[in-house]
Amino acid sequence: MSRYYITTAIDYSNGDPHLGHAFEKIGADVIARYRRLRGDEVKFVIGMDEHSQTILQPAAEAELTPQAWVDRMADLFSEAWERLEISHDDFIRTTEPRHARAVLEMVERTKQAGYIFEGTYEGYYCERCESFKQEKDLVDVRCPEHPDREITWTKEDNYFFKLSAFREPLLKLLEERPEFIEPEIRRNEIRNVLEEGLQDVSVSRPQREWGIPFPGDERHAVYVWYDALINYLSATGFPDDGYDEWWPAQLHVIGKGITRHHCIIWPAMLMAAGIELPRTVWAHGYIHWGGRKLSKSAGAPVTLQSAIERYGPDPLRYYLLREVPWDGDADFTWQRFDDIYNAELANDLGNLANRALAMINKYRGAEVPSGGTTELDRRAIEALDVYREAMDGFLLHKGIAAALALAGAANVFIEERAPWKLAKDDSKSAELDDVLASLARTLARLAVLLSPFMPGKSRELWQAVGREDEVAPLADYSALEVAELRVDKQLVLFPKVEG
RNA sequence: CGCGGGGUGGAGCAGUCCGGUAGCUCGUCAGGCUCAUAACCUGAAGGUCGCAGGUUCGAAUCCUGCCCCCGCAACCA
Repeated sequence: MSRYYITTAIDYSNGDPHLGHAFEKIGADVIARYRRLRGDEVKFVIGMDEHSQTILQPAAEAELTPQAWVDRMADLFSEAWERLEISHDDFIRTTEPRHARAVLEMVERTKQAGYIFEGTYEGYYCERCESFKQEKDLVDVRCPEHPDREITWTKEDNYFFKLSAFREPLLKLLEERPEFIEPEIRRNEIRNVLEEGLQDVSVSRPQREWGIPFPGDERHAVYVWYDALINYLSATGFPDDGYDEWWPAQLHVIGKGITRHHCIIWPAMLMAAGIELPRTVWAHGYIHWGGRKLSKSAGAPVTLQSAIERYGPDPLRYYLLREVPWDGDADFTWQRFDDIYNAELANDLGNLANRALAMINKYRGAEVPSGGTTELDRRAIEALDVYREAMDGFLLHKGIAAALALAGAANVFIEERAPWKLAKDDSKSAELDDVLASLARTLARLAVLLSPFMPGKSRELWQAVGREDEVAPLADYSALEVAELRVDKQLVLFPKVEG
């Protein structure tokens, strides 16, 4: 049994959870559940990034303290994840003491290694972006994101992290361990950035209002991005002994928009502090609405709430990972959601379960007969190989496709063997047993393959074939047996919705 | 000349690296079956593969130029 530590990006506390946040959590959850299914010991961590200055204003408007505001946001996100059956083992928040401890330790170690120095930063500073802007990025000496605001020439004392020292080591890292950044397209982007060169970055802000006090200089707070990245480490108990039971992480799941932080700054921070690097950073794509990103545009037309309520959490999980390749982008549309739900879940899968169980009920009194293996069993074994290869490579949509192809094969199998004809001929009784037993095993196997994607529905299917235990691990898949169990007489997994 | 991704039947995609009668899913139409959630199975129609040149016996695939869409350009999942 091996250990598998997987994280997602921690979410900003300044807006409601939307489909994009959900996509990332669901994808990571599928991987976490898949690893458990493989028999790994898994630690799956998600959480909140709470030290952004941007929360001060909405907090004040709501007449809440910053802490009360982020508490409320954390509740909001937690509720959404519970609703979606995200199976995280920990929920890290950057306002927790255990996190501050880890951040202080990181700063200390980096200082001692000589990679933090004091300096002065001068430039145009946009208060809304909370960042300095390069002159070439300004439009008429205004921030392109916030043209209504004055942008001011600011000079401030800061502590800097010597990022520029890590250009060569990072290039070497990509050379020696290409799997550090997946998929390949993101790795190439980062290599480009590295080849262009790196600038040192500031790790403190001259304010004390909100954030972790900078060690050794209480006039400053730790810059929020430096603070945030360390969450992956603090969730392991760092710097206490034993944190390396989980560290280094096997997988950081992030959105493609923050690859620079996770693939350049984060490994550089770890190198500077003399800490091992995570094995892989996976940068997933984005969900679009009408061809555009849905995060920034004010009031995205589809809310997470409405998407969950459409058919419940499992169909949403299925649809998102089926439709949006985990290494690319795709549109969310109600039309596609409805089409996929009806065609694949209700018709192919739900109806397969329904008809198979109905025949076991009708011809064998609702008890799964004992029966030999058939071509469908062989097909199921082949499907496992395809499934594993896809899932091991994080190509989740291909994992779903492998399971769905098995359901399709089962439907064809029924058509070819025509159990209703066998049932009318007593001399074909043994063949009918084989067919029904094979179908029941296939349903159970489908429950296994689909359990990372649709935990609730898979459990229902598993129980419908008479199993009362937990859905079996992958190791039991090939030899799976359900003979002599009593099945549900009527199962409608995915009811058709009038529309 | 900033960097990158993409343009394939009505819709969504695969195929492009390693040229050889254009494939999948949905939708549409026809037939079959009756165990089933008007479901399932089989078959058919439908594409000058963004445009224009070039290489080749042969190009969606290689080369050149152009057009259009979309991201990124230090804090957006």
